[in-house]
Amino acid sequence: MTPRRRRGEELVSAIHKAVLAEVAEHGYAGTTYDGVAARAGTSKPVLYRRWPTKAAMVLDASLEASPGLTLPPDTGSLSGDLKAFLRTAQSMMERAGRQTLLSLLAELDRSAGESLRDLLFARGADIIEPLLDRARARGELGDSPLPPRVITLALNLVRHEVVIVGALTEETLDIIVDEIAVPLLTSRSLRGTPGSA
Amino acid sequence: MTPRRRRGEELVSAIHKAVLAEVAEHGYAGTTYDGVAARAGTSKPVLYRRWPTKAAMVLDASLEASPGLTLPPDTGSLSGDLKAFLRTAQSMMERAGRQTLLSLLAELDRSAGESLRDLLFARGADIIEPLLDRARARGELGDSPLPPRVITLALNLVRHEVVIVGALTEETLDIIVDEIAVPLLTSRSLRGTPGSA
DNA sequence: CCTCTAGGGAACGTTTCGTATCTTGCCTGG
DNA sequence: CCAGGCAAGATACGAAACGTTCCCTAGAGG
Repeated sequence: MTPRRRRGEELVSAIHKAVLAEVAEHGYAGTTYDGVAARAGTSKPVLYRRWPTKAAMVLDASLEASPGLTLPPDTGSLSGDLKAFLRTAQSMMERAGRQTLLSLLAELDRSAGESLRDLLFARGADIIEPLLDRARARGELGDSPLPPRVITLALNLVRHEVVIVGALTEETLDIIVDEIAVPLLTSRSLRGTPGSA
Repeated sequence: MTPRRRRGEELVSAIHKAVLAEVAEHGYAGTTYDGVAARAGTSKPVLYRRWPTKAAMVLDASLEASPGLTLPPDTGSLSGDLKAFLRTAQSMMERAGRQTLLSLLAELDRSAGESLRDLLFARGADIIEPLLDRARARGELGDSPLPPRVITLALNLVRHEVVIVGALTEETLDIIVDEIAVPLLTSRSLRGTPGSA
């Protein structure tokens, strides 16, 4: 037998793979340091040297596996663009797993939670902005600046449905876009953005 | 010494109280059957006879302690009414605790989760509807029926902020109401509810 | 070739879990 | 009022996971 001994990058990557496999097989709650160590062919001290908690370990593994959000191709309409984008956001969250996301949110403190924000929020506004620019170029939107919360509205609703409610059908996504997000974005720019005062 | 032995209602109530105290003191993750049994002056078998999991036990205790949502007094405007209502919803969720809510969402299966919906969703639409009726009576809204998702929009956003983001300032709540919910509710009724087609 | 770092094995005490067993207070029916 | 039974509460248990310690050694670098 050849007792090969992995190091650094190679080792970490193998551990991440083992973590994701354990989570997929036993769920987040059923994932243990012992189980990961066994599957990865390593030992607990190796894991504890790198991650102080299970949450941190699973988070790192999930982050590595996450494809990240990208700007979808132009579909010809704001509605279509938003739906395409939101679908990638949805699949990203569902890939990580609802139970896992909820557990990470519950267990990670504010400091470690910063990285989790990358997975869950992933600079969503930075992707939606270009979609709105496209829409403006088409004449779907006015030029008045939109409040940040209005921009991220649709993504926040998708996150709410996927993470808290636990389900997001195609139909619901259509409603979020066509009955809520798009009407608000366009009506705001057609009328004078009255504000609260 | 008088080894009084409590039964039924009285016992359950004492246990619930102990559960909430344990959660308040050690957090949801730090709450254990042993700890609850010790604090309640009972024993683990008594707990296991009633609740199969910690999540079910904490849920029951939280439900008993939750005041439930109520119709706020008329503030004279839809914006004011909505804010008053959403503040009670917020305080209800914050009373239960973010970590606790997230953990319960993560651990409860669909069947047991039904009760949790009472705590988190609590027939929100049933309370918002009367607020909208008031607004119609004032002439703030048209008569066209509003889609369900538009009605619960503000509550969903509040839930998202409190549970997922972990913070909801007065300022953010104002924005949700005045820049998102109210504009959408009113613009919808002023224009012909165009829909997606 | 030597050294030093870090991987990996093994075992430890502790905590919590979930259950089984037993005694006994207390409610109920006769 | 007494006899039965039901459930409270105490105790103890094995299993599992935790988090840590000790030690040995593969393998990278000088």
